Amino acid sequence: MEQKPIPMTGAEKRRTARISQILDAAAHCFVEMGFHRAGMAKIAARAKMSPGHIYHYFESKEAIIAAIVDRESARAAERFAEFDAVDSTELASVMTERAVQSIAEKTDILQSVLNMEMLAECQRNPEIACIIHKHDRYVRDQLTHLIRDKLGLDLAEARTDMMMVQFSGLANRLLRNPDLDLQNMVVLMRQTMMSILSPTIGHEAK
Amino acid sequence: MEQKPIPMTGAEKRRTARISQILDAAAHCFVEMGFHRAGMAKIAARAKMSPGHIYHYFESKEAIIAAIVDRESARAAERFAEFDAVDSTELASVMTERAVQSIAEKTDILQSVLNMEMLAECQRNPEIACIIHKHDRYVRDQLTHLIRDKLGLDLAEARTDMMMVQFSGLANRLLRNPDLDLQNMVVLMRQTMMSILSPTIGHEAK
Amino acid sequence: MEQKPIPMTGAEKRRTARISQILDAAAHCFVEMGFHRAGMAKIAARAKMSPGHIYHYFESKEAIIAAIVDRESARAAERFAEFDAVDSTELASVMTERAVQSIAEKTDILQSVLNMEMLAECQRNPEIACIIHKHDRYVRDQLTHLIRDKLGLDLAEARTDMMMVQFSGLANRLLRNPDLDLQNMVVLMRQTMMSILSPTIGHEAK
Amino acid sequence: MEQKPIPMTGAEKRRTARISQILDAAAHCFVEMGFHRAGMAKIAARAKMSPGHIYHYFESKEAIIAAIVDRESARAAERFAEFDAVDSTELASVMTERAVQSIAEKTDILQSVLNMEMLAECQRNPEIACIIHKHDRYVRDQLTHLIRDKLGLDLAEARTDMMMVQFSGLANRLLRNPDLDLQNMVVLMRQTMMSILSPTIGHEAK
DNA sequence: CATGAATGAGCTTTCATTCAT
DNA sequence: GATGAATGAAAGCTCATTCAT
Repeated sequence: MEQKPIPMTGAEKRRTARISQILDAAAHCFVEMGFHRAGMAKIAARAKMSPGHIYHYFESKEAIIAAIVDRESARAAERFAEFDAVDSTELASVMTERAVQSIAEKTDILQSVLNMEMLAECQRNPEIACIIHKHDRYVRDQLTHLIRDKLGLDLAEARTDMMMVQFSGLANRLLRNPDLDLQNMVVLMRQTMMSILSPTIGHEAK
Repeated sequence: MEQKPIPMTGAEKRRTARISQILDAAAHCFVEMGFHRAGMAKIAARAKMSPGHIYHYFESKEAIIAAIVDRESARAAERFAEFDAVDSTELASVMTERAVQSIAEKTDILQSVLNMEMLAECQRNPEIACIIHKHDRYVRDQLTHLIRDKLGLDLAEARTDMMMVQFSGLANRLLRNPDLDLQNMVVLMRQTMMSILSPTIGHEAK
Repeated sequence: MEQKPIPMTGAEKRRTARISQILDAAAHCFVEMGFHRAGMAKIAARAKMSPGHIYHYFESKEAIIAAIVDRESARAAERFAEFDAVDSTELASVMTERAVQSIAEKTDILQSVLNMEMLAECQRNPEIACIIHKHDRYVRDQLTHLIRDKLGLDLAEARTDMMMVQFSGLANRLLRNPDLDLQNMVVLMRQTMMSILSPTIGHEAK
Repeated sequence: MEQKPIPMTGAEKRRTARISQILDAAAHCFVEMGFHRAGMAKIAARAKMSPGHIYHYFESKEAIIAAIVDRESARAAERFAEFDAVDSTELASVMTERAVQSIAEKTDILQSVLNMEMLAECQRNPEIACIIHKHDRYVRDQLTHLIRDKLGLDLAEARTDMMMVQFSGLANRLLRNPDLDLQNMVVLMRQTMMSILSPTIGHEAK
């Protein structure tokens, strides 16, 4: 998951650029029409390429979908990496800000749509499932490490998952309630994040 | 949203049964293949009907999708109605149980897939958006009423949305992490629910 | 082609009325959409009848088309019958007036559309051809009789056909040139009609 | 309406040839079955092409119909161009010969069927109407110019339309009366043409 | 007599993919 | 590498006709 800067030849660079072009076009089309309504012709047109040529880089449309799922998951995972550097007392706040911030922009609603497509596909296509689970495990491992080793908390895996419930739950909520009052949500979200990271769990409660 | 038992004629009963047949078949196919990959032919075959005959009951495939979205949203809303009868001191616990319980069954993962499809479509199709937002508003109104009038809490709308973040977030989480440890999650979830319903918010925190 | 007033029973009257209802609806739909795009369902709806019930009166859609062709041709033939009573010196004028008058109304443009459909179908369907030729022969016989016996002219068949060229040609012209100046056309048409009915033909000319 | 011989690339030639192939096939099928009964599958088969590929050249079946209407109308217009070179004293004779000649062949009956389809469609589809009216205006302009400037006659527009009444009227007549005696018709037609082009109109008459 | 549910073939159109150039 | 012509199966949908009620 880490980028080792192996130098590329010109041809390789060109190839990578081409692939990015295709994936960008595909992502756009998938958001706009869904995986299965977006035609190769439209993707090709957006990528400024002939439909036939796409098959020099991808074996099939399924392969493009898989590549998109991989790229988007990797990008999401990357965004979690920055929490590593955060001071432990501020983690809840930083995460809250991040969660709220990330849905405050229009771009992220589109991102959410792509995520919905990915998760739906994930239940049907084992290859997609594998990619998604892989990235999720990576993110969880990072976060769990943070929570267990840096914050010294128990139930680290469960707390991790619960943190992540907040992220995806918030994105989901915005889709269903477009009038969501983020102003007030942020207060509740911060309290919730802190509650999840509270050392005393299952002790005082009940 | 209430069921008034108006007696039906034989023809009406038959019609309603046929429509149910179609919607059941469609829901199944949509889960299995997605809205846009599920062909009318397959839906028809599952509904034990000729493809042409479906058009006696639905104007188009889009109309079937809309009907499915409406039906599923209504069913989800119904499930929230039972919280009305819950004693206020137990609300957090009941909701937690409900949230965890509802994702513990295989049926609900399929339900989640349908939800993903619906939310993706919601960003593309204004008619679908309208249906989803309508049902979400209804559920929120119920829950807000509960929180404000029965529990006497402020920030009722925000707390409502935050509660619902937990439900959809949890369902989402299970799709990404199929090994989710529900056992431990339930503890955290109950604490989170209680935290959201805690009278002191934004006061002690910070 | 003549109406002998045989008294009808109530049931027969009802039947005739039903058939008229269907033919009126069909004619309307055929004008609006063409023979092969007008669906039985639409015809049935316009005739305020169930689709199935139409088959009590007509064996097939083809039979309805044939009946329409028959009825419309018969009506057109009827309109020619009134020329019988016209004074021979006025025939050209009366026919001119009739020809121009008949296309001056909107109704007759629709009539023309139906005629176009009929003539196109006539080249494909022998049964339709038979009906059209039968009525045309009837009209020609009448007109030829008039020209030969009342006006005492030679070449009666050819003159008849030439007269009829004017009728259909004028209707055709209006479809292609909707700005047709009828005011001036009427002068030319009268002269043409008179020329066709002129006793000296092939004699002075050339 | 004039042909400028711009040289074509190989690809352009191929494209033009393909389009001709489709239009020829379509014209054949339209004559045989009518616009709306001729299926794309049959047109494709006749054009020796897959059904799907037709959509590389035409947006829809409607577009093919429009192209056919345009091509046939243009061809018909072209045929009128030759009258320009005719000596004014012979115009009536030449036109008569042309009118009679053009319907004497089987090809032109088929042409007539296509014309019927076109005129029927013209009343339903504004785009088709526009194409037909455009070509008709072009032909009329040519003929009016001839009659007014070369023959020096008044009422040029009306005479033009009246000439054209003869052409379409004759074609129409042959469809209704397949036993039409062309031998005798030609005499009457020549006299009629001359009558229409006679300098004294509305003067002696009446 | 009258309905409208039901069928299944056929309609126009789209689409992933291949391949000659 | 790059094109876009070409395919053929499948998509959503329509329609003439039948038949149980």
